[in-house]
Amino acid sequence: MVAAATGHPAPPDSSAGPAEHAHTAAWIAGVLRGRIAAGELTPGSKLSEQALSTALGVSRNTLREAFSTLAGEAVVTKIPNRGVFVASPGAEEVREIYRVRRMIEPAAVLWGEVTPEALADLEAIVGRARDARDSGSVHGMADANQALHSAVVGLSGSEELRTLMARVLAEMRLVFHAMASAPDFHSHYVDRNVELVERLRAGERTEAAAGLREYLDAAEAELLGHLADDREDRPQGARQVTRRGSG
Amino acid sequence: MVAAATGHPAPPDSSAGPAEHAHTAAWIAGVLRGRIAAGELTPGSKLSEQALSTALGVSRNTLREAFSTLAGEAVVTKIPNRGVFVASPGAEEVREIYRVRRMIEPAAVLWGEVTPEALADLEAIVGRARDARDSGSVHGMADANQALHSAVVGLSGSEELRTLMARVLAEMRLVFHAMASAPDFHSHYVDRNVELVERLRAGERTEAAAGLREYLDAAEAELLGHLADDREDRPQGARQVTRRGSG
DNA sequence: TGCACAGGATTGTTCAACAATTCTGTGGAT
DNA sequence: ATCCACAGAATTGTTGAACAATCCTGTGCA
Repeated sequence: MVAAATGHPAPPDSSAGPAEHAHTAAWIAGVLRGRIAAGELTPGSKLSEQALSTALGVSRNTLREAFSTLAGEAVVTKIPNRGVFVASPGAEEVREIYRVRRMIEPAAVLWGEVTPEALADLEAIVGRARDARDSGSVHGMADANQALHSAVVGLSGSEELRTLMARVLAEMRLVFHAMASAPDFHSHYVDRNVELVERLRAGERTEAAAGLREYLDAAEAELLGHLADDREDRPQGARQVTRRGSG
Repeated sequence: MVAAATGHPAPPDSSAGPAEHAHTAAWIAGVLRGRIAAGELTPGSKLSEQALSTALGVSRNTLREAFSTLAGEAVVTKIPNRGVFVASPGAEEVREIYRVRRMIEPAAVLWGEVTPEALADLEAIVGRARDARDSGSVHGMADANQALHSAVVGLSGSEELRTLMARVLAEMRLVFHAMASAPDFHSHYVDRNVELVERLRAGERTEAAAGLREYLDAAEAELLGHLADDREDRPQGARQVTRRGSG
């Protein structure tokens, strides 16, 4: 299937807000970001300017502005004279993701401000993760896991680091979307996350950071393994979905 | 002076490269980035679409694409229906800068890969910093300082963190450009940097990270102090250079 | 001095056009 | 049958003009 989705969302001038002007490009960027995150636009698929602009009801110029924004977020890859494609992270990108996470997450654990409210948030999240595991909800575990690690980085108090972490987690989601089968990746790590939060509550920051780094090492290794398996299963063409016919 | 500079650089189709097409927007973004970094475009000044597009010899649409990119990098601030302005970081932005630096720099020191080559690089840089101080070159000290801290983050091995650090250092440059007087900010810290590298060579990572965090605390405090002084000197209008006439 | 208001300037967005490049499919040569 | 050249189609890159929406400016009036 070609990337340009069919159902176009509400046109820019639908509601009666005071300043509906001057938001189209950002709005388009948000729509595309959302569809990519939701997996509707699969990694590697091409985003045709003409198809998308007519489908979304905006001009090519405005769409291009949105593309510039998304390319800056690495949500989308721009190849000159070829077009833009949904980012399709592979093994190297996964390694980079974990290089980043192995720095900023333990740093936030070690040096962040662990307020009682933050601690309560973290505990609520690991609770949700446990519930999700007990009810067998892979989606719920994935969500809780992302929320937990996002909250961990939030301990740093830095908006910029949170943004970076959000980008990295979005890229993680793309990695999962690009994999053929979605193996039960998260259930192994629920207990590790519980342990992390317990150590934080106990004030054992050094141990919490060390454990977190071990966890990240293990998760990276497992993910790379899954990725290699997946690559074996479908020998070619999985990462460059350019053709238009049946998938 | 209005923001649209006069001398337009070489037009897109000047050299005889194979693919001179498909680079205008990125090229424009680079030009603007450079002029802002060089201080030619002062913080707070407005970047008029019409003036800039004619001065640079590109269309408004292409210029807007470049603006989207730069806004994503926080080099430029986009206010709907008002225009885009060179970012003008104040006290809050400085605090955020140091929140980021206090996380990623010590993290790289603690957990990065300190190869002999990286160590040699760091020592070469502190050497340059010392030379600059001895010869009284404020510019040289500033350059060496930025190079050092960029290299420290480079220990993490992560391209993304390097990019983030580059952005943060670019914002630091804007802070200095926004200040009326450029006090001798760096000379105090040359010895601290020397100490940092020595500890790294000795393998005392924990101490190196702790010292680095102290250094960042001190630098932040001093910078915020200078910023407050500066604000006292010129009570108003310094951060919103919108008018066009004489400055 | 303070405020409404008209006019001009600027941004936001679209459209149509053209140049440059890539993609596609056809035909010929080996 | 495979490979290569090549023309035509499709797509991207970029421009210019146009118009709507919003902001800014200066004027006149209370």
